[in-house]
Amino acid sequence: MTRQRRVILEELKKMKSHPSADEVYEVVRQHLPRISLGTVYRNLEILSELGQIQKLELGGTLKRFDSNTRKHYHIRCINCDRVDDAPMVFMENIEDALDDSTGYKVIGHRLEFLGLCPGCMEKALERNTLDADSDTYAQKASNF
Amino acid sequence: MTRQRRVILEELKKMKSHPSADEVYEVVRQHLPRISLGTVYRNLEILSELGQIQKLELGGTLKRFDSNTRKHYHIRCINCDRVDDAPMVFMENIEDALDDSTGYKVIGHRLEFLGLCPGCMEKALERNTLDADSDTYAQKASNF
DNA sequence: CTAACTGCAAAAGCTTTGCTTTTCA
DNA sequence: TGAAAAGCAAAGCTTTTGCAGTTAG
Repeated sequence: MTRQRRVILEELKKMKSHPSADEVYEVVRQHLPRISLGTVYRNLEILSELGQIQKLELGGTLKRFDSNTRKHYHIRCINCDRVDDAPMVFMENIEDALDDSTGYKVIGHRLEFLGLCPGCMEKALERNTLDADSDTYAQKASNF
Repeated sequence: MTRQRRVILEELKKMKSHPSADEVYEVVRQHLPRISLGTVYRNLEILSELGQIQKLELGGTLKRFDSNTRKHYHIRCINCDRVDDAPMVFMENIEDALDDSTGYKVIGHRLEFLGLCPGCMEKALERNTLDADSDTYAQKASNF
């Protein structure tokens, strides 16, 4: 447990958002100005292997990290990419709903909700563009 | 509708797998040897905007494409990254289970099952390494 | 004819990796 | 002191983009 790893873990625990590696880097850098991005990536990977944090592979392009290690779902804004915890019970047994025909040994599942976050909703309403934008949103929403 | 776009759509419809852009490129190239990867990307994007195909953002690093435009779920092998359709009804109303406290305008959801595909199961059993591997799998499985 | 599209190549964005030096137990 | 890890920079992989030339309608 190096100083770097400790600070990364501490800072991640303080963050309620679900930061990308780069966002973690920016915060940690305020405490350890000489830390490198590679070190952040390596430690986030190691911490997730140790089960001390979760690596999230949501939609969108980049990986995110979560100091909450309990199984839970997320909701993501399709406009600004903000991610929050989804307030919903975790469905332990949803895999039972799968037909056996897959031939797979099922190990788990991932559920992500998509929507517009409060901030993006408000902005869209202010500009009176929600209707105009709705095609865009509908389009984005089709790719689940 | 250029020749390139038509062939991309035709070939994707023939593919039962859920190919990445590069895999589409390789197949289309057999018909149009001079097509470029950029054209494949551009057309896959356009076709998905037109609603003629689906762009899938599953876990893992790369985007995949699906000529099946109905809403449905997927199951992915955590060992080899193979993706199949998940034989399960689509839960139209699952968003109702979300607590209103999010403040989000919920537009949709995405559900992905993770597991070991038949081929990888078999290989693991042959090598009698399923137990040895299970830590690895459990680790991978924790990142949902 | 011209707006849309292609091929090509370069660039961009995120993540991983090789290597040398440093740190920690 | 030796194994693990850091810092730095380069490379890797997927995707996007700029541009000049081509094509479909």
